[in-house]
Amino acid sequence: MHAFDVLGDPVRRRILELLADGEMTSGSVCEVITAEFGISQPGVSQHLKVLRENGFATVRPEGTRRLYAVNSEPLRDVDEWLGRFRRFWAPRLDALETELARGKRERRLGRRTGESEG
Amino acid sequence: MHAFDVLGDPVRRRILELLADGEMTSGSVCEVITAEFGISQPGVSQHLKVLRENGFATVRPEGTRRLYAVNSEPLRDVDEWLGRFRRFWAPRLDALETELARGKRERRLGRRTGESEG
DNA sequence: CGCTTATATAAGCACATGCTGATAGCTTGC
DNA sequence: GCAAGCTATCAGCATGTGCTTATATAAGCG
Repeated sequence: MHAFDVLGDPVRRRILELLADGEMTSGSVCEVITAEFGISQPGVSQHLKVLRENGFATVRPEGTRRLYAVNSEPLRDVDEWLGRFRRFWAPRLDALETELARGKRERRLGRRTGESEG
Repeated sequence: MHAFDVLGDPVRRRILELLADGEMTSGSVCEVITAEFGISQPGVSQHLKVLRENGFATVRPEGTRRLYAVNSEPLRDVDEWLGRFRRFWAPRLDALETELARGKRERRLGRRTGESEG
């Protein structure tokens, strides 16, 4: 499943928004989503599965709960794809942003050497 | 149809990539897409329709041809949604980018006063 | 072990989406 | 007007995706 297909679903986008503020249990996500979208617990769980299996979220068990967190790599890929079009709305900043992107990419690759993740 | 749904289709993403290099006729787009994806002319035309109706592309008739071009507004919206997550892969540049985004937004709103679109 | 809570999976149904072949609508040129 | 070329639309079919209910798995607790 392509990154854009994953983001194509409003429920999954909302879940990512929630996770952007920090780790959440499946149950907490479920509370919000069932309230906002009126879908069932299995429905939410299936969306979490899609996010997991496509690398948008990571899980960490804690007792009987499961803590979900954002994994940003696929989002970064989407951002890079968008980069091709960024000049349409930021023509003057194009050069600067190219530089920023280059810096990002270098840090991203260099990160494996032991820097901490924000 | 939400912007992310539009971008969820690989054919539509490819068409946007083509249009990013400049205006193209429906026929030229069709040539590339049918070659790369093996779908028919009506199939391509339907994708162009989706891009049109959701504001990702504009059309300009020229004789019997139709010239398509990128319209970046929906892409910009996608970019802004992604902004929420950008701190995950660019923590240090967060503040700077927030500034850049603010500047962009102001120019974007001010553009209606008569500036040209890139 | 049996009960409860938290979460995931399974089976089945409904609907949306994308594809194709056929065809319609314009525009140009004779 | 008629034929040809380019593009769009239509009708119908197939497949994928998301939802629901029911159930399985796993941990905590008595």
